[in-house]
Amino acid sequence: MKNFSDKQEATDKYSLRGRVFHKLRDDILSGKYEEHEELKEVAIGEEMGVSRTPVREAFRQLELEGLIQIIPNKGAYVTGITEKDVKDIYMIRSLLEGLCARWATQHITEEQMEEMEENVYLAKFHAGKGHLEQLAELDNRFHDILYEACDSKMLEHQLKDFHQYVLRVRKKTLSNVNRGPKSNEEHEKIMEAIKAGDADLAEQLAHQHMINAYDNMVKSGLHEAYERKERRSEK
Amino acid sequence: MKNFSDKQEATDKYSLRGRVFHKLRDDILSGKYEEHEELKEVAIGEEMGVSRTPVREAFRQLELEGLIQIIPNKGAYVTGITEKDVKDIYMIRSLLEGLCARWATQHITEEQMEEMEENVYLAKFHAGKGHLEQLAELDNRFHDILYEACDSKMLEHQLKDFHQYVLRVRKKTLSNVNRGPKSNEEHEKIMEAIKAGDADLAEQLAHQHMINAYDNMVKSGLHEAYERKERRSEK
DNA sequence: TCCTGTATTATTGTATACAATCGTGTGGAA
DNA sequence: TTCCACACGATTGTATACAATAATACAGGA
Repeated sequence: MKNFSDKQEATDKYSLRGRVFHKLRDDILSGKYEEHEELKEVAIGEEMGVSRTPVREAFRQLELEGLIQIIPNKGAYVTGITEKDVKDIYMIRSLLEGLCARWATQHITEEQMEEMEENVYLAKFHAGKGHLEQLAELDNRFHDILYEACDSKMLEHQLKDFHQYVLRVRKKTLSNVNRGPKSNEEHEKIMEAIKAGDADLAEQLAHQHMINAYDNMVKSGLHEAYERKERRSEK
Repeated sequence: MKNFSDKQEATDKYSLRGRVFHKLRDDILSGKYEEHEELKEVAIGEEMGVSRTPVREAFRQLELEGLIQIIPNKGAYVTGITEKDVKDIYMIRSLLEGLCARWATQHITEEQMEEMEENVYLAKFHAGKGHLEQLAELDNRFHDILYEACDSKMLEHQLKDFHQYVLRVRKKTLSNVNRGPKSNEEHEKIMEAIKAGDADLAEQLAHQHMINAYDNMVKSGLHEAYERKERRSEK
């Protein structure tokens, strides 16, 4: 649970520790490091031109974010996500996204509603043009809007965490197969339900949206590809 | 989401940082510090006989655990839990505990089943004797067993976080009103459903169990008492 | 050959020194 | 009186030095 405080503070971009934290997270999420790869404090520090102190603090944060695992007096290792982890997360998310959509229906503001409509509209445009990268970006943003609109910092935080956690898997999924346009169609339906004030429907649609996303991912087989063979780490 | 790694590593008890982390967490959860109270690195360090370094690292962890909020270049402050936060958590938990019970039905081991039965049996005994403290302890343990039995480190982690997060509220609730025995009766029903292999029923019962716990807490008015008046912190 | 103990090295854990930042209070000018 | 500038102190941010721990390699003996 680690982590209900405002991300803005937790991930301050303007301190060395913040920079290290962000860079390492991006690197891990983008797959720069192998799973179970060891991260050495001095190496990271030298690479970024900082001392061990901010690196160590960033490590502590990354550990609680679940991206690395620290074994005392030994080292920090990039955590692996198993196939089952991904499945579990999507199951959990499907419930929570449903709840989120329900609450969003009750609490969404004018501005948020507008941004959501704009998002869907823009995504439709890019879908037509086949701009997969922008589509993925807008997809992420749609969910962020939804999280913010639910007006619960607890739920928002949980969902953002999960969302980010599966990003490395999801990014590939969206840009590789034809899920993008399909996903946006579902966004549109969710949006309409929220606009109509139908909380039950919004919940149901958001719930199903997650299940569809997972099913698509499994079908495409990409998360299997992601799940690399376990590298024996006992060297 | 900070924090999918194994709690065991994350909260290592045998390093100074680990000790600081545990002590601060216990102190915050037990209410030693006021909400929004500032925690100063040197003060905490002197109190525990350590330097600022392990204190700072513990702070980073506590921040991601949501127990404190760090404002860059300013300070670390104990986070407050609002009435709405507690409500939101219970809503979220009600969904996830349901899912957990479902999965536990499918994955629980012999030993876990036995411990669960023992737990319920023992709790029944203490309920008869009016041992509220032991009852609260067993109540916590029941849920931990359930979390472990679901065989999903993702879900287990989430639920343990939430569980801990509301502990300061829940502890009082259980020991002050007559929820203890009632709670255990519900545990027994959940246990029976799991034993019978009825995942749907287990999910439904666990879901309702959380809602009841929340309703009871609201009725007893204790979480309002917990919600102290906001102390103006702009000094 | 194989085991074992030890020395060496690499790495993490902690303490301390220094730098940067924020808040406060004081003093002077309008 | 009120406002602003500046200096001082307190606190956090970072770098570095030192301590403790773990991994490795090597030497010696069974």
